[in-house]
Parts: sequence; C-alpha cells; structure tokens
Amino acid sequence: MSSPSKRKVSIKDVAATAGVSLQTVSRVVNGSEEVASATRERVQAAIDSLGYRRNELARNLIQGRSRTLGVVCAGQDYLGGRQLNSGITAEAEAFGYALLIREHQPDDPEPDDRFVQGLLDRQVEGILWMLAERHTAHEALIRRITETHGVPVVALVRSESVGVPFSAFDNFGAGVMATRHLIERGRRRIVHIAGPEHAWDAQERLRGWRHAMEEAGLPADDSHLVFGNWGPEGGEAGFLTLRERLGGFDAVFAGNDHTALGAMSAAHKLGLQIPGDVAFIGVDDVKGSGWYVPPLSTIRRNRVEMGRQAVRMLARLIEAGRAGQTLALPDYLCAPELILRESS
Amino acid sequence: MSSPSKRKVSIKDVAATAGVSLQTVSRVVNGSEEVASATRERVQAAIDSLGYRRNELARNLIQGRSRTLGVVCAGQDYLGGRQLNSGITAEAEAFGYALLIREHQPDDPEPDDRFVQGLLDRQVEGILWMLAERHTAHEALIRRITETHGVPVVALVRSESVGVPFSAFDNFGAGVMATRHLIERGRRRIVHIAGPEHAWDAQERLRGWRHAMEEAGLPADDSHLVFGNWGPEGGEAGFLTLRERLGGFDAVFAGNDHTALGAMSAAHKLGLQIPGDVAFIGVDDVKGSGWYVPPLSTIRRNRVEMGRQAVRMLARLIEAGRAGQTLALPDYLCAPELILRESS
DNA sequence: TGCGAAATTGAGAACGTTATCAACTGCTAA
DNA sequence: TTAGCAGTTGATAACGTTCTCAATTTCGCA
Repeated sequence: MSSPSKRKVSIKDVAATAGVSLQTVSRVVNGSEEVASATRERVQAAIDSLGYRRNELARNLIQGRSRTLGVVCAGQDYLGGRQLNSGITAEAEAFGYALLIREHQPDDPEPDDRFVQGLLDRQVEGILWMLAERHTAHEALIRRITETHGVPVVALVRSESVGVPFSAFDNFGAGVMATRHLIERGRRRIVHIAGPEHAWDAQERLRGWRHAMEEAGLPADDSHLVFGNWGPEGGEAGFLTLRERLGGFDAVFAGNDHTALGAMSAAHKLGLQIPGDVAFIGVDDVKGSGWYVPPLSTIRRNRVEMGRQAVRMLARLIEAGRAGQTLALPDYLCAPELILRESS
Repeated sequence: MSSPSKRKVSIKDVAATAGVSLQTVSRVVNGSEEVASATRERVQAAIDSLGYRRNELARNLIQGRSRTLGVVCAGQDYLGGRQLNSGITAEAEAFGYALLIREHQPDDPEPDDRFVQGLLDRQVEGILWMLAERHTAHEALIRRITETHGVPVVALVRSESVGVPFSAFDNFGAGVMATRHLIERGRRRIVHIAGPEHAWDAQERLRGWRHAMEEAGLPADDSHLVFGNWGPEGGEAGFLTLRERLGGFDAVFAGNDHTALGAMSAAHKLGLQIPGDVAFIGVDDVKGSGWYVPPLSTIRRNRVEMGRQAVRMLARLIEAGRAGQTLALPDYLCAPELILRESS
C-alpha cells in the first residue's frame, strides 16, 4: 500500500515532471496570465497526474500573511461567545481567511498577554474579540494588541471605551423597543430583570428600559429593577424578589429569554395568568422560546449579520494596514427586531 | 510613533544583539540543555529587550507539522456541531494544537473533496468529524482523507461503517434508559417521537426505545412511532399525529428536549395534565429544560468529555502516524445520565 | 534586415525557523 | 604527552513557496 515514507508532492516534483522551472509552475498554480498556453497545459497535466496541492503554510510564510483570523470568545458562558455564528465562518471563508479559536473558560484567570500570545505567535492578521465583560484589563490588552503588535481588533460586543471598532447589537434600542411595546399594550408597572450587573449588554438594555419608562412618565427607579445572571434561576429569583418588594406589577421585561423563562415559571407557581396578570418579554429569540408556555414575545438579534459585518470590518482594517494607512471605521449597530407572541 | 515599516523581530535580530549564532538562539528558545548558562542569560536578555517571539508558521514549515487540527462541523444545524464544546478546545490547547474550523451549512452541497481541501492545504495533522448524517458520500470522503492523504480522522458521532474511531454518545443506551424509566413509572403505552429519519443518533435512540419496550413485552411497532425534525414543530406535529392515530397513550419519549417541548405544548393545548395524563422525557438536558412547564426529565450527555476523548484519540493517532505505525484505537462511548424532573 | 517591445521563462534570493554535522574548547585518563 | 570525551557553538542546508530581476524568444514594423 501507501508506503509510510510517502512524501507529499511539492512544486519541485511538478516542475521536474513538466520539465519547467519552479517559477513557471507557481505561475500556473496562481493563474498568472503570462504563461504560454502550451506550457500551461503541460504543467496542469503534471499537477493533475501527481495530485499536487499548494502548501499554504509555505506560501503564507513567504508572503508574510497567515490568512488567518483569531477569534477570542467565551467558553461555557451563556452570552453567545460560543455561538460562533455562521456569519463569521461564512464571511471569513469568502475572504479566504481561516479561523483560529481561543476560548476563555469561566474559571480561567483574567485574560492577559499570554492569553492571546498563541494567536499572535501564529501570526493572525486580525482578531475578533467576543468577550462581553467590560473589565479595564481587557481594554489595556486590546490596546496592546493593536498598538504594540499592529494587529487590528474588531469587537463583537460593544466596547466604546477601547478605541476599537465594533459590530454589536443595539442593546439600548432593544430595551426601548421591548418596553415601549409593553407600554403600548397598556401596561404601566413594568419591572426589569436585568442580566448580571457587570455585563455591558445588560447595562445597555437596562438603560433602554429606563429611557422608555421615563419618556412615558412611568416609574423606573431601582425598586423596579433587579439583576439576574442570564439564566432561569436568576429570572425566578428576580421575579420573587420583585413581588415581595413591590406587591404587584403587570409586566416584566427580562434581560433575555432564559431569564424570562425562569420568571414565567415563578409566575406559574404563584398561580398568575400570563399575559392576563403579567406580561413577559425577553431578548434573544432563543431556540424553543416560541414553545414556552405561553410562547414568549422577544427581541431578536441577527447574529449572522453581526458576524458578517465584523469580519468585513476586520478585513478592511487588515487591508488598510497592509497599505500603511490608518482607517477610522464606522461601527455597525444591529437593529433589534420585535417578535410578537402570546406572552404579551 | 510606531512606523508603518516596523518589521517583526526575528531570530536574526536576537542573534545579532546577543552576538551569537541563530542556532544558539534557537536552542535557548526551545529550552535546550546544551547552552552555557552565561550564554543563555545573554540571549534571554536580548529576547526580552527586543520582545522576540518565535514565528510558529516558520517553525511548522520546517518541522513539517502544522500543530493544527481540522474541525468539520454543522453550521446552523441543531445537532450540536456548533457546540464546539469546551472539551475540544481545552484538550487541543493542552496538546498544543490550534483548531481550524470548517462549517457545513445546511444549504451547502454535500461535502466533497473540495469541502475539506482547505483544511488539507493548510496541512492539518488530523480531522475531527462532527457531521452526523450517515450519507455514504461521507464515508468515501473520510476514507480518502485517511488513506490517500494520510490524515487521521476521529468522528465525534458514531459511524461504525467507516473505519474511523469515534467518540460518541451512547444513543442506544439513552433510548433504553429513557424508556425503562417510563416503564418503571408504570407507563405502558409509550410512544416515541424520533429525530429525522436519516440521522444516525435518531435511529439509535429509536432502537433503544424498541429494545426496552420489547424486553418488557410492550408494543413498539411503527404505529407508536413518528419522526420529527429535532425541533419543537416536529414535536407538536408528531404528538398530534400520534393522538389521532392511537387515540391515547400515557408517555412520550421524545428524541430530544426541543421535540419534547413542542409535544408538551401540544398536550397543554389539548388540556392534558403532565405528568398526570402523559409523562414526557427528552434527551440533551438543553439549557432551560429545567424550567419548562413542567420541568422536563431528560437524558444528559457529557459533551465536554466526548470532546476531550476525541482530541485525545486524534492526538494518539497522529503520534502513531509520525512513528510510522498503524494504531487500532478503541472507541469511546459516553454513558447517558438520567436527569429526573417533574415531567415523568 | 534590424530593432524595440512584448511575451515567456528561469535563476537565485528570500521568508524565519530547525536539522545536521563539524569544529572548537577544556578536562580527564592512560 | 596525547587520545578521548563531554560540553558548547556555529556554518550551512533545508522546508515549500513567492519575489525580483535578468535572459531568452517571438513578433510587429519600419
């Protein structure tokens, strides 16, 4: 069978077979125009018969580009870091970039230089930053990546404070949209069970809720607010806390669908009617949310498009960097989309 | 500031600064013993002051190994291909492997040679196969990868027919476990809403259900069975079909949690009590399933461990291949775990 | 017939690293 | 004294490709 010493066929083998120089083979492989058609055919025949394929590693080395993007995302975390959405992969593929993944596990230490060193050592041309927490340590790290190493970074979560362009969901707008919807439905005492306090997205959605409430002259003080953890547990606990604190309310804007799920479960246990006694709305349009009891109204975010845009931005930054320019890129803000179901 | 022509510092710069040869620098970088400690310190000082980092691409090229694994997974698909679980990333990292992702989108054409060519061109040392469908085209493709290209493949879904070791969930065992549990609870007319007919996992779970039913002398013919699509829609439709066909039954074993969710929703609409009139059990322990109405009993699969094992197997195969040996690796079968909640 | 331009081809260096082997130092044992 | 050996160090080739530039051939046209 195939002997263990079966060496890969290289451009040299093709050149020898076709009786031309390495350079000519290279030209044929890269579709250069300046090869006589007779020669081209001869070389192509050699390529086909030997089954030659270009070694991208060697090519990348000499061209000084890795055609690789680094992706820094959260591991177990809810926040969708894991949902390396197909927008990213599809767009990266279209640009000819491979993806190198670096996951940050919840119990890992705070990301430092070592955390991204592996990506830089493999010469990634750009980095997609998908960690949502807003630690100042991240900002310093990202700045070092862009300035010291000259590798552009695009954030897939909003992070204005760092001087990095981002592709993000309009969390503020989502908060406004969800809250206004509840108000239009005639609800007046609308509470908010937010995400964790340190999460940027959570803060923004909260701000949106508050904005819409105040705009309508409704109360949005801290007593109508409780922080959760993006999970059903937080939703359930938050709902009970608010009931105890306020006595009653007629609508819940949950920071996300899982939070809403937990909160609705608590409402069921208390014998409340949904949406009769309390209306619910979440954010995410998570799989299954259309089949909760009752089906949950929610705000959808188009993750695919966010991913697409982020990669596109990164590609432009890389291109500009290679041309020696600095580029001020406009951020991309993904518009929220209201999904109306029976819970509101 | 940093001039645009700022070249990366290479081993040459370090050698020049420290006044030694390239080779000596290389030795220090790689922690070789045979360097005098005085020299080592001098070189290390140069490395630190210049901020030198080894270019992994160049290293990989000359060593003929890419330290990269390819991951072939499903894009949008439910089946968990997306859930590039942290077991894989963590274990790959531990072995010093980077991951190159190749997603197969639902609307892509069937994977052929071109589909994996990008991975092979980048010289991946092994491939993790995470596509669940059992098309014979896959088998031929996988065989070509291993035999023609000499790149080992480990499947993260069961696929005995291909001569490739796998790390998989014991879907058959899960089916048996779920069904036996319902039987122990006194249920007798147990129907099964399976996954899509062409999915291997679905077939195996179905086989488990049938085995447990027949073992207990209960009916498990095709009238008690309907195929879904892994989603709530399929669950709802399947439930209604079975009701119409059989009149009644007292338990549902759903192919997965989302299917169960849809089926429970249908039961609610018909005014049935859960678990009073009908008991439900799913498979997956999907996020949120503990907060469905009522909380769903299910079978959990330890994805992290499956991922770990797969990478470990792949690493061993690669190691063996480099040593010129062929290795017959035992498969890894992940044991199902029963999660008891209120739906059964 | 000759000349310049265009088309075609190739030789050699380069990318940044490691592999291979030779060479140089001291030091010990005979 | 000298051979031998361990400990260090470096010169050179190699990995598989592309880049740069020069060389050769062909062609059109005066």
